[in-house]
Amino acid sequence: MHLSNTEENYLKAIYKIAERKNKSASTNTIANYIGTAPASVTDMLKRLAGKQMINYERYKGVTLTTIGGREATQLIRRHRLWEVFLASRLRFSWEAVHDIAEELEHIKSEELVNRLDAYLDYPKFDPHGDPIPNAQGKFTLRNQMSLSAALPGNKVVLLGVREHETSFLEYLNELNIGLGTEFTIKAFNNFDKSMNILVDHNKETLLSEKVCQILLVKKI
Amino acid sequence: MHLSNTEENYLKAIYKIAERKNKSASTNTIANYIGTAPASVTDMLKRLAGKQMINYERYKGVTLTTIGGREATQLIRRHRLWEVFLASRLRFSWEAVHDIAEELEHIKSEELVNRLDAYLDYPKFDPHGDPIPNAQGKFTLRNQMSLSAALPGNKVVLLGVREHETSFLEYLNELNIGLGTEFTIKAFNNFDKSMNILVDHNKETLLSEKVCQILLVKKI
DNA sequence: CAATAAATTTAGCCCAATCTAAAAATAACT
DNA sequence: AGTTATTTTTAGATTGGGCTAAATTTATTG
Repeated sequence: MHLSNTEENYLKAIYKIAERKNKSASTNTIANYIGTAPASVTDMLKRLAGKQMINYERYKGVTLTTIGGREATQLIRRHRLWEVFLASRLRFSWEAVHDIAEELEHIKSEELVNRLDAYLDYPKFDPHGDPIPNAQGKFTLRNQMSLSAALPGNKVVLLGVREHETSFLEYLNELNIGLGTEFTIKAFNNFDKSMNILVDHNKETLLSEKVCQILLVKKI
Repeated sequence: MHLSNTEENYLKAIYKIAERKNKSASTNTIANYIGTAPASVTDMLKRLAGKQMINYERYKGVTLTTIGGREATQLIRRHRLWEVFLASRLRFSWEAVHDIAEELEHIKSEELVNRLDAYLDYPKFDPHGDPIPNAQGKFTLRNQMSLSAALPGNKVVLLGVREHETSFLEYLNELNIGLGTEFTIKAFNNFDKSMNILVDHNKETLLSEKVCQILLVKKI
């Protein structure tokens, strides 16, 4: 089944919304995610339903069909593999890879993505710590938790971030925090749920509640 | 100036036609090259003229403007760099790289192509022996001639091919002929301008006039 | 539960890129 | 040079993807 880039983007959006909210995606949510008018979404949903990619009923939300879900997973696979390529081979920083991968993910060649996967040594996670589905669409799970759930005294390592926005990633860069960075939680401030952490053993840093929720860590 | 993929393809077509025929490109030639109806070409030419990419006058042919030519050259640069990546890093064979590069060349990021160039060690020629323009659009020239111009007794090395069609490249594969292959011209057959050549020092091969014209070689 | 608010769809329009059929301009030939 | 053939352009239609404004359905709330 041939899908246009736009159609693919809708499938990915529906997948991501469903993943986040853990339910069916609504017209407005999709419109907001993609950045189009709700009316345009309705049009597209009809088209995607016609291609058996989604289950659509007027005024109810939409869910991906089996083949729609497979398409979305493959897109995510391609996106994240290209991100690894851009970061590990072309030395792009983690805040730069997203936009370029957004274009690269639409290159239509099964062979290409599989060879790229092999070339990169079958990476399991992308430069933001998100899992990369394998050729069969299977994601690698791992033990990780939001930094918010860690306790003072814990020593942790950063495994991933739930937010990919450039400005946020640049903020982490300034704090010398990246994937693999280890730090210790010095204090939890109950009134605003912020945390004091110690990176580099020299300077203490304050992380807001919002940032703590975004950071995914593992105790070490 | 933003150009759609389609607009870029037209510019590349005009560039290649002009290069081949060494003159301005006609509506029909472009239509034939791109695979569309002549009427569609006329529409597009108006649009490209509006964007100052081509010099267009009704019923006369078109030529690229300075900026149009620069766009075309950059496209060729991207195309050929991706071909090198696909062949040298992902181990695609030379007949497989063209179609994928045809998609990759439209990824819009100056930074990407320059980093790719550096990653590949600034290659000067692609897997078919075509020169890769550098970031300034400059092509590397080298001494080469059509095999047709070689004489019996000459020992030559294959530097490039003027034809990229899959079936032709697969034919060369069967004959064990690839870039860098060295062979000796045993005989020139005047009646049909075919040549007998010796590859591998064991089996003699007959190449038709057409094939001889396509192969670009250098005496060694 | 009726009224209002919010979400969604329909209707009608636009633009890019294509097409076919017909008209107009240029080229070729007797 | 005049007629025919070829090339190119115009006219009008189509499809994908988008928009706004209005209508409709679902949700919320006094």
